[in-house]
Amino acid sequence: MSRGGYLFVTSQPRSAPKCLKRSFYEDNTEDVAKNLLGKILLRRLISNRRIVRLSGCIAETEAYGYRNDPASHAFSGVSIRNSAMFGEVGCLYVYFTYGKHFCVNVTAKNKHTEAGAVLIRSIMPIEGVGRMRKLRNYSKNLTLGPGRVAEALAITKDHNGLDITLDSSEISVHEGLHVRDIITTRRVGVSKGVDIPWRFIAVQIRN
DNA sequence: CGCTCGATATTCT
DNA sequence: GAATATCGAGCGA
Repeated sequence: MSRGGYLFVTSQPRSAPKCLKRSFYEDNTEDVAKNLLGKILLRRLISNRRIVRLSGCIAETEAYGYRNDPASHAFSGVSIRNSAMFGEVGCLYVYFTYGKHFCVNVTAKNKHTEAGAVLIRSIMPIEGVGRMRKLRNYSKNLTLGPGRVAEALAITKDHNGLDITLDSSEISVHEGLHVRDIITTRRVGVSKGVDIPWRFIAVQIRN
């Protein structure tokens, strides 16, 4: 395993994976949720005047819509909390929940929709695993679950609204690995819209 | 491994 | 005042 740089399993060096541009997110929210599987979520953490790269492969997502989705924070219209869901696509929507946790979403919707976001439910850690473990206070489960993803990558409310389509951003998403198949299920922890099958899990991620 | 349960504070009604 | 897009501890198998 190498230190720093772009860590992939292949022996051949490869150029930096491309940062996903705005147009990637301008599509049906559930399609973007599927397309995000296998992509690399990169967090550039500033520590001791250095940039520490924390990254992982997106393994599980959920889509949240608008009027079509009673489980969505956007369902009842704009509020202070959910305003990012109504804003530009390709930005973060980070909210605080259950008195303890942050959840990381990426805004995504087609041109004709007013609100939508994709919740990142889990990633497979790639770079900066040691730092992530520290940020997680050495808990057992590193990045499985939305609250854990946020904590492992040190993402908080401060990042709400952040544009993630810039390579220079503290947080960005990049081309990544191949996903052989996708499991589709109902979403976790919702009490309304329970039958909407908008949870997506990557199967057999590979190069 | 699985299940149940309490913590916790922001947001919305 | 109620609900919540959750987590981890504790327990049993």
